[in-house]
Amino acid sequence: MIERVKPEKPKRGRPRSETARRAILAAASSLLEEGGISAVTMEAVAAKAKVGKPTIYRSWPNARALAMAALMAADTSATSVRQTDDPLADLERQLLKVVTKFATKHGGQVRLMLAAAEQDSEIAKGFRNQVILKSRMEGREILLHAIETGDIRTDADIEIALDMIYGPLFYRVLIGHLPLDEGFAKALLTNVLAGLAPIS
Amino acid sequence: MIERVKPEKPKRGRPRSETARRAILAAASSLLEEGGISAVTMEAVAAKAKVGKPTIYRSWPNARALAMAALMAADTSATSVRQTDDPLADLERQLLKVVTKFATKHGGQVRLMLAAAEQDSEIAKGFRNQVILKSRMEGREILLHAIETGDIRTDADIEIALDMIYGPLFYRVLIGHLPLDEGFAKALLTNVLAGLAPIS
Amino acid sequence: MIERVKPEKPKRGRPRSETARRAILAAASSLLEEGGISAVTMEAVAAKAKVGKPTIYRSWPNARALAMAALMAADTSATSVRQTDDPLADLERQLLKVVTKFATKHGGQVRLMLAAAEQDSEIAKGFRNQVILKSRMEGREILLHAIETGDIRTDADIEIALDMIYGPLFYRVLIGHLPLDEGFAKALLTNVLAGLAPIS
Amino acid sequence: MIERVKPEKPKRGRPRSETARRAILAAASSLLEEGGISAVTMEAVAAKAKVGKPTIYRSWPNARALAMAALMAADTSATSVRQTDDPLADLERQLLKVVTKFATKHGGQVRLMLAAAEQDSEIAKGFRNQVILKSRMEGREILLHAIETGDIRTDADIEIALDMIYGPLFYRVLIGHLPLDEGFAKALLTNVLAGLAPIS
DNA sequence: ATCTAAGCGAGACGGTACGTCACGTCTTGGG
DNA sequence: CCCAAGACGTGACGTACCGTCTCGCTTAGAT
Repeated sequence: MIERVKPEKPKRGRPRSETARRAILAAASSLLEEGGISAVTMEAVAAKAKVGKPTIYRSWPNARALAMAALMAADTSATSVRQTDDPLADLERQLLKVVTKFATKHGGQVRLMLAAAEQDSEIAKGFRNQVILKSRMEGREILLHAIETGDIRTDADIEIALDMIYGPLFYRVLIGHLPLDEGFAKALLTNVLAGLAPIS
Repeated sequence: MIERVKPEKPKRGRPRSETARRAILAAASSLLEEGGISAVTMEAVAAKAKVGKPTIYRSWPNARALAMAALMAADTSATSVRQTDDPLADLERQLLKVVTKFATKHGGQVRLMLAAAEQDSEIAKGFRNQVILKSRMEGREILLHAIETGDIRTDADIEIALDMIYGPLFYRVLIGHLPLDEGFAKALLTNVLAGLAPIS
Repeated sequence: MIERVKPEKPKRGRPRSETARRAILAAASSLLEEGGISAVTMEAVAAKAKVGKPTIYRSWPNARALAMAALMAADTSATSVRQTDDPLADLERQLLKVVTKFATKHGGQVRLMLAAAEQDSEIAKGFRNQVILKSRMEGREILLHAIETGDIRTDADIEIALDMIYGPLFYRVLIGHLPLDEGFAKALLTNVLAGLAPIS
Repeated sequence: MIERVKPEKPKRGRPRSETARRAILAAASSLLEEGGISAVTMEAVAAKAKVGKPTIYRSWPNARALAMAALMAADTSATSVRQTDDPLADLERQLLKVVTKFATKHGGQVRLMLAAAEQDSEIAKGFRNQVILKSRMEGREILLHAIETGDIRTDADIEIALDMIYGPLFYRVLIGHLPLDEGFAKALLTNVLAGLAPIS
């Protein structure tokens, strides 16, 4: 998890205010949208959320962590797709959803966020797992299903296939050398699947 | 370019000190290595390089730009490979060089740098072009050569192929979910080339 | 009084814990000794006394008041002296007792405390009456007795005499420009009494 | 002195701004007058003087020191009196000036300041020397002159006499048990000088 | 050979945000 | 109804850097 945890079980004293928590995340999200990660300062969040700074520090250790938490909280929009009997169609639908999500300004925020973290911090790991790798994990499920249904080769290297699908996608999000659009997603998928097709 | 330029031709007055310039980049590089991008503060660089802050500002507009310049200056190690009659072998050699380069701590610094930039700033573009896209551009040369030699299909979508090669690579550098090694590079290349082979 | 009073008579509910009261004063005293008045924070006292902050606030309105109360509680050592037939000797004995008391670190604490009060607050008045003026009041009793016994002039201005005795004493405690010792006390008394002697 | 000093002689770099210095002291003085010592916060001073906080910290180590400096700066009104051939009259004039000065709100500020200091800090010493002991030192000059002119005994203990004059004065300023006025000053002086008169 | 514009180091400037501390109040569950 | 615990909003603390601005001193091309 991103937020701090209190290890002891017997919860004594006044409990943390859920209202404050929500106000903080909302303020952080709003600032993130307006001015990017550098606008998510503790001072600004505290002022906007009408909350004391220590209240924020009680739950998040610093501004970057809070910004990530806000981004993740705003990211509840699941990318998950319903699995059908046609895994290849499932995969395409999922990929298009991911592309749609990152093609917007959300993509820019993700880029800003990625390197801001302390590198290998617990916070950063959580962020990567939830925001970056969630789609990859879903993809793995679909590919495994495709092996069962016989839509792709049984000896395919799933991990490399996944990197070949989601890697180029984030490559374009991060570097921006070429646009991230539906056409790209489809062409990418076609190329990857060509190498995974069962020997007819 | 990263460094500021003085447009006027008649260079009067004392010229800028090359010694100072080198000392600044060296100090910035050293700080970058020790404490990451957040350690590259103007104050620290000025102190370490025994240089006045305005001297730094005369050449770089802010700390991020300086950090990038330092990283790029340290990055003189060309990835370029000699082109032979066997473009596919050329490509593999180039890819292995890139992997070697980014598998070290250099990769971590690149990650840190990527999102620190102002996004679309001149500085960030230069960085992306030189550090991230240089390898991709070299790859394009090789693939175009391979089309001429008939090693890959003439109707192959080069751009997507390039993203499929270099995208997964940076994906692993940035996210770190799986290791970036020689085996991965070879398997990746094999898979990509499988889809590009001419119809025999 | 320093502590708050609860006006209503019908004492309902759980009575205040005398244990807590003592623990609080003890903790405050200890902190006062260790780090001066600025160390007597509500947080520290509550933590040290294993007491909730509201419990302290129930009895003292703020940290200064508590510090003063602690200092006064520790100050139970009466300065009072037995009155004999020789008032001048009584006065000297009393003065020496006062000097002894304030020459120790207690003097420093008193100095710290004096100006910390809100000026004219009830708390500060009580402190001044008990800690600073108690000795002066005792001195007045002795001087009045001395008038009766004929040891000093009947038309002497007692108040000014008292200020001339106890004023210099606190002057040295507070400013510390010269030491506060037995010799000083005796010389002071000699000089003052010289002006109060009956016309022989 | 109260303000920090830079020991090295060759003053390099931009010199400290005298304008800023004056603005800070003026703001501090103003706040001191309005709300007492607790109103002299670094934040408020910085805001009022339109100055950055670090600029204040460059010259004064904390808020108390600044408040003292402000009080001392406002205290340029010399108490010194012209010395004449009649030292006793000089002394009375000086004492009345001191009484006038401390009978006003200035007295209250001095009280507040006295104990606020860290005790034995360099700052506090300077404050005591300039604000509290300056009058005492002037008094010493006058008394020494009086010995020369034969107005007081040659074997008088000057230090104790001084404490008997200025001690009661500050006693009343600090404790406030009795008013500090002209009548008190005259009566006090009369009593003290009675014991210092040369044996006629 | 002098003038003079520009760069040099140093460091103070007005700011912004940091992360911490203590304040005095409020809100829990337990006795 | 008091107790301990502890979260709350507030606000000042002292620090770190920011990017700009003098300082007095080179330095070297133009006069």
